[in-house]
Amino acid sequence: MTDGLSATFFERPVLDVARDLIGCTFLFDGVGGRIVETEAYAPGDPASHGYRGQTARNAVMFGPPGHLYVYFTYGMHFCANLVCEANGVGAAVLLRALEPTVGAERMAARRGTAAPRQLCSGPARLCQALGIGREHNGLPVWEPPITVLPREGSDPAATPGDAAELPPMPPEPQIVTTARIGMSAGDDGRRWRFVDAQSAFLSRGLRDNGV
DNA sequence: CCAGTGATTCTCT
DNA sequence: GAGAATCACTGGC
Repeated sequence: MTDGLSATFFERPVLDVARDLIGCTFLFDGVGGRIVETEAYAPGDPASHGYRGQTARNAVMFGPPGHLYVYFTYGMHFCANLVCEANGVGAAVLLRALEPTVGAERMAARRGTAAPRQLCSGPARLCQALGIGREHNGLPVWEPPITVLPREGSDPAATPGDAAELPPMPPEPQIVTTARIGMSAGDDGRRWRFVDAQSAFLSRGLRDNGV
């Protein structure tokens, strides 16, 4: 099996992990792509599900790093997060968008559209496209059906055939930070959304940026 | 712009 | 325990 990311990658400050995940590859049951958009939810962050302490719903967030935290919202959508920081700390990175590289046909079937930017661009779309649901809450990301590959060794299965051709993807993502999406109250100036500015697969375009 | 949809959590009895 | 408010979204007007 290919070397994927392990617990030590996730047992770090959640902002660092959210940034470093951009350009990595996330696969679920052999379907997925390159991570182009994430959001960090930190300890002490009023927008985080963990802000008011551990509950049955958010328990996985407080568990060991490197596990999948899946939650159900708005009566119809699932969203997937990767748990970060030490065991006992409530922190996670929301996966907001992938650039599809593997299994686009299966994604299209589940999503009901073949438009590439409608497959994985958005946290609930991503879960629907990859078939992620409540039953996957708490799974470790280094065991099947999940694979998270580091940025350098981008997915070998994505480009069958000649490796001599020039890769269509840029080698390094151009990472830009923005405010997070969908915060009902103000977000206190946090810029905890991380995107690859060169990607055409973001859930929404770039607005404010900079540091 | 706004409605759908239902689990979860908060705020009282 | 019951009732209400909220919700890290999406698709269709």
